[in-house]
Amino acid sequence: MGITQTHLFTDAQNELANVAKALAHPARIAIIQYLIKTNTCINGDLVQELGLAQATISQHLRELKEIDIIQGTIEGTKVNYCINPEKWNSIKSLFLGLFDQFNSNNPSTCC
Amino acid sequence: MGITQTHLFTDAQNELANVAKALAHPARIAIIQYLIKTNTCINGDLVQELGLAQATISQHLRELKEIDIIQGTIEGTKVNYCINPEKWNSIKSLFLGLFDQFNSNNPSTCC
DNA sequence: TTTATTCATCGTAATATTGCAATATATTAT
DNA sequence: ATAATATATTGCAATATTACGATGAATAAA
Repeated sequence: MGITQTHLFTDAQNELANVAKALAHPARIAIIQYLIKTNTCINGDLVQELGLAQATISQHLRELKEIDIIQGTIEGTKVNYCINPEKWNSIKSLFLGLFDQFNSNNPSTCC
Repeated sequence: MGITQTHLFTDAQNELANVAKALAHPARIAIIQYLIKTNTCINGDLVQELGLAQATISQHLRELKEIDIIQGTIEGTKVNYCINPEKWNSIKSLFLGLFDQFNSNNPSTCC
């Protein structure tokens, strides 16, 4: 085997896991934080900033783009990337939904 | 190659990515949600609930335990698992810190 | 038209993850 | 002591991820 059995889980569980997977690499966290700071940037900026190869950055950008966390607009030979605010908010809600299921005010219930 | 270049990133970025990685599988999301609902359970409960093999559940539990999201206390032949409230809150803060870096009230700044 | 710039994609190697059967370990019950 | 129960660990196969050089495609500048 070696393939995730997605059929065993709910759509919500698979979706949350997929978003978490997109955030599960420090380079992608760094890209997101850089985009938050600078508002927009190009692939080349990130190569400079992070010190990974151009192809590697491009690959990470594609993963973030695939689940719609970021979007890219072509401008000449460059591609301007930025965070998708709607998706960002929906992801935030997704995680808050998970976090708030747990009543942290009642720690005595732990085993 | 094929190994994450953690030295290129900050401790905070690596930590956030590691936590996200622990959440990046629907089985582990399901385990956490089941624990939130039932407060405590054993490996066998999760085998019944999720339909994965015992060895597979045990492996997922170990991953969650390794980053301290859950803890297990031995009781006879069984092990009672539960969520670690302190760690849960610190993880929640970690994600909120990321989400709140982005000013979602200003969507016009997107590319 | 040629050259430079920027980015995506392909191919490949190294490593990590997922899943499970088989086995080991540890405790409880008979 | 033996059997039953519950979980962890080992070993292995299938698949996925990470990283990067090389190449391709597309636009801009000379």
